[in-house]
Amino acid sequence: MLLSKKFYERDPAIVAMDLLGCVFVKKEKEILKGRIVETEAYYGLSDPASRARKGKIGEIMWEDAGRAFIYMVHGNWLFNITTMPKGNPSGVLIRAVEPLNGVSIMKKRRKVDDIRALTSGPGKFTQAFGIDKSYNGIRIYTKSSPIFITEGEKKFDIVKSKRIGVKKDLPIPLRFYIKGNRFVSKA
DNA sequence: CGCCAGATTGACT
DNA sequence: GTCAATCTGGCGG
Repeated sequence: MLLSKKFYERDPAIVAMDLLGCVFVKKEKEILKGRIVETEAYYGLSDPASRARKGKIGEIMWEDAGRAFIYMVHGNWLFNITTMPKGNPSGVLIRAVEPLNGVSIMKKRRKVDDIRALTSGPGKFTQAFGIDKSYNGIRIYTKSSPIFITEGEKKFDIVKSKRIGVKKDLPIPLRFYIKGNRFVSKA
């Protein structure tokens, strides 16, 4: 089942948890698929780590739910999905996936053979899937989109932790990952 | 216009 | 464990 716009119109922490186990799909010559194993939630003005008021690129966070919000940091593209109805800046960062389809393409793009190194981090994931700024702002809740997400199996435990690499973090756990999954960026 | 931060990665001691 | 390279946007740190 395709995840609808309504799915994303909720609190980013809820969406982040529900996205675990779902399947990220990108349509190219070959279909790329990855099971989402690690996410992080970001809020708007109340979140010191948020990009919501960082000028032009942050404007996407103020849009309606279910849009790609792509931001570069340290030379890496990071892929987010906007959450909450329009006017409530927030989003979910995809930090890691487990490769399911198109592994040979991912290996070529990442220039590594080790499958564990393919998508086990937010910058690695976007590189393997060929995601960059050109996808910023697109709606990902229709099958006609080059990127969309479908439901997956939910048989696993969820671990919560503080966000990774965030200098000014909130005092609550906003990172979620599948317990024991080897594609999570850090245990 | 130059400097610097930042939700990272990979190479190296 | 440490550290430098990487890109973009914001600000005058």
